[in-house]
Amino acid sequence: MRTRSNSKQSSGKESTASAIRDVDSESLADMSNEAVDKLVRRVKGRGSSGKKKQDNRLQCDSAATGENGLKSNGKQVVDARVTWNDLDARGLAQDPAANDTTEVEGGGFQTAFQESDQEMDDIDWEDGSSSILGHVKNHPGDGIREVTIEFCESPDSAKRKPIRRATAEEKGLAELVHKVHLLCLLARGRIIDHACDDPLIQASLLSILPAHLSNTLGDSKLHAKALSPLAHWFHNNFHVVSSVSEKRSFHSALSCALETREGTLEELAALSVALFRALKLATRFVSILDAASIKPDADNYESLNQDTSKMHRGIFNTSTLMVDRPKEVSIPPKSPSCSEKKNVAETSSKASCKSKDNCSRSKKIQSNDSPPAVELKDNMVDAFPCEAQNNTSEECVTKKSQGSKRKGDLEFEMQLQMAMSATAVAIQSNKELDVKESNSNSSDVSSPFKRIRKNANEESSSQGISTALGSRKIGSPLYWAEVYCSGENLTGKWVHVDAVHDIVDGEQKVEAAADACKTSLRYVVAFAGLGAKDVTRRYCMKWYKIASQRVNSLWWDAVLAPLRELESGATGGMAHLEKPHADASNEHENVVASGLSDLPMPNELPSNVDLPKESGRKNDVESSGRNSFAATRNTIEDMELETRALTEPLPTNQQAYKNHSLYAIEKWLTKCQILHPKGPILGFCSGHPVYPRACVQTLRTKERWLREGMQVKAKELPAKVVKQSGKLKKVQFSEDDDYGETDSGVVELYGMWQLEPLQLPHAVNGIVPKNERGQVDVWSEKCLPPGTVHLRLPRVFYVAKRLEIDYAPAMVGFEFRNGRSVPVFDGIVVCNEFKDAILEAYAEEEERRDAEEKKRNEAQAISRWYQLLSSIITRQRLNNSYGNGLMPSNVQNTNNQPDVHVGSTQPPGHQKDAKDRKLNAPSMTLTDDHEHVFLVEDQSFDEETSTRTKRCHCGFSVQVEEL
DNA sequence: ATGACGGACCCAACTTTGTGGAAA
DNA sequence: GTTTCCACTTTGTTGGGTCCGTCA
Repeated sequence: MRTRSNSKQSSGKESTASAIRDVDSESLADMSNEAVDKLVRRVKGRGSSGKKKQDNRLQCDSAATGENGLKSNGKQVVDARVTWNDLDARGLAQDPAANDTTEVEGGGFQTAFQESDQEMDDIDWEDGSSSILGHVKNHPGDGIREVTIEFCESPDSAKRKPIRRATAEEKGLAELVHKVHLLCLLARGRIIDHACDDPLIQASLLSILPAHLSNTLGDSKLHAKALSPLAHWFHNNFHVVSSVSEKRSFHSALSCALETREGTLEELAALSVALFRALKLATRFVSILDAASIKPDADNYESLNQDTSKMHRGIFNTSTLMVDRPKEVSIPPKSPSCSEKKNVAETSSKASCKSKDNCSRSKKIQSNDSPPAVELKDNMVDAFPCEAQNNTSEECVTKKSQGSKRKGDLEFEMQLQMAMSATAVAIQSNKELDVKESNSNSSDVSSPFKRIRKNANEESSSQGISTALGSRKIGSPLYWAEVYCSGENLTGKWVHVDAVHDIVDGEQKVEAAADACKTSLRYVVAFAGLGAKDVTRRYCMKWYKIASQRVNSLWWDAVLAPLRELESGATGGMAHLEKPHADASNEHENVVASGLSDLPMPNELPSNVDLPKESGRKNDVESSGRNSFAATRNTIEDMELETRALTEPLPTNQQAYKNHSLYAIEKWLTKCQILHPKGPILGFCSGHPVYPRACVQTLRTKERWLREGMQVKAKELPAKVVKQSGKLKKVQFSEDDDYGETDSGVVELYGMWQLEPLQLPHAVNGIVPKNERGQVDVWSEKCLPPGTVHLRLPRVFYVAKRLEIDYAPAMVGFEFRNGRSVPVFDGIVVCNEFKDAILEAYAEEEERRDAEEKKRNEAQAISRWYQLLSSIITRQRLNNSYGNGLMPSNVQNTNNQPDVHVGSTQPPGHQKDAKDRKLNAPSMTLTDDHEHVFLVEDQSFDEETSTRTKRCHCGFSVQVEEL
């Protein structure tokens, strides 16, 4: 059947159909079959308008009978439905009074159906691949039989939906947005980094840090292991909450988070950085810059993922909503004390047990570190929330307070399972590491909850921040710290520390975790000292996956260049672990003295910090040593990142090799590429040998190499022979017909290794070697015959011609004009020895030419002035002679106001003067024999416009532009 | 879920070296 | 009769890159 794609109509039908859809399933199939058959017969009777129509009808027929036969429950999903009244004998004719809206529509439809044969032929019909299911309903009241066919968007139609691809403009816009977003995120990172350096926040953190923890960093060589207790403590004492809606500065948000011991992931990560910095560890704040996609369209999808809260809502809309979104989790504006908060939480039914726990715990923690037994329960509650970034925490925490504990627990387990299944891949990929991690997690777990807790812990350990609910970006690692551990490796290294999730040295897990949460590690940037450094290579092993999603590297490097300097300057002066500092106040001062003083932020130094001269001198000495160390540290890190870039693991899928920067397989080489030398084989992918990308050589034709100033060595065979394009072939064949050649239709390509520098014939005896067209193709300087020079001057060939010097026109390229490509000439090529003579002559010639042109212009101007004045005078005479009432009105006006202004520019003042003069001048009648007399004293000269105004006593004035 | 593969589309690169008629 | 100027028509093809859908 042919269905007309009329959305209005179909929607109307659908609404009707929905009203009458409660169908008796027993009779439905038969009745609908019958109805459809009748319709088909009627259409047949009227004569089909084409074979295609018939075919479709048959399809529809068979579909209706077949499908209905198979699915008799009346709930089938049909591709297309139309509702109309069966206007058979039992239909409209019998009971016109029963025509409800549906019937009217149906009638209309049918009328259109009957009357528009011609129209149907004319209109562009869409092939309905739909099957028809006739929903026939016997209305008990009216007895009208209706066949319901619904037009839904069939899979086929969806398939045929035209694919709209992004235009270049949209791509450009997307790239711009991407860049702006990146810049914003960089700025954000710097703000956070700056806040982490706040001495008060650092001092506050130190004040709540148990003394034994600050003492654990006493070794001169810091190891990653030493950071674990710190991370653990932080993890247990600070808790992730949903993002606060209130807008305030990050600095105050950080203070608030510190006070309430809970905050967003970003804030907590910043606090951890501040803590490490307070302990005088060289620390960076690391963030994934999850910028808008660089490609258009992707944003439609991305935008859903960008806003985690939105996304969260979307996800949980579909599942059982355990509680209302607890607003109290968001940090109150005036940062009330925990007790206040507790009250609020208790009084409002939306209380979060987490906040209670936090409060009680924080009280405990202030005196001592929490014992593991107490912690376990809390952790069980908060482990998942933390991992699920923001909102998930609320959901699982609040379910306790909801009272529906069982349901909530089930939900919790379900979510946990979802999360774990979503991250299963990552677990496998990091199995070894997980084993290590789980070994380190030696706490006993026996109860199911504890097991879950353990799993969650393992998950979080293995994934960074695991739970990817709904396979979205929830729970993705976004912020962490990097601490420089001088004791790691031989040279020291930057160690990944995610204190929020109690993960130390988990850089290899970040990618898996991000993968599991659908977050792309396009940009991982480390911030320190208001600077930034791209450390994506450290965390991203599958560079080929993100390479295309990153912005142009030149632009990115240019943006980061000044930030890198700041960063390297800052991180160089912060790692001095020789002397542990037990006293927090001392530490604060030391931090300020040794760390912040090196930062390029003079304003940041508190005014009350008075550095003793001695320590200042000591600092100078240290800083000189530090700078060299910093340089080394930076260099080492750069080398490490570079090494990672060069030792990327082989991708497992073929298509990754298409544009891989390091590896290639022969299959994905382009037409003009070849492997030379063909080896070494680095591995295999799906049976295809993998070669280094360095082996891929680009081939060109001889002519193309000539443009590069290279020529093919003698006796070199083409490295590759490819088919010529059809158009060229045609041209070639027509030429071949004349010459009888047969080996056309192919293009011979040569590689770089087959070339030598272009050796053109030398210029001899002042004669320029030319090509067959008597010219020199100057694609570049390399294409100039030795002993010649290219003079790119207009009209220089006249000079050469006049001096009878041999020259060749220099063809510099082609341009398309009038539908064909025409050569573009620019200057001439002459022998070196004539260069000076030609230039000299050219200068003279140009001078002469300029003078001539000036002379010509002046003569032309004088001539024009003469003509103009002559015509004015002639006109005036004519007016005087014949203008008595015979002239048109405008000419008469001219007579009455006989000041004629000549010249295009007349200053307003002049106009006014003339007007005044006109007004003041006595009305006079010009006599025929009056001749204007321009007295010298009546003349005025305007220097600005070089215009002289001559006036006759009769009022006539002439403006003359003086040359 | 993933990868291979093919089709469709966009876009950039490549191509490439006048001629006939009117007016002066 | 010769020289000069101007209009003609705004290429068209190919292949790489990318995206999407299908299939295994």
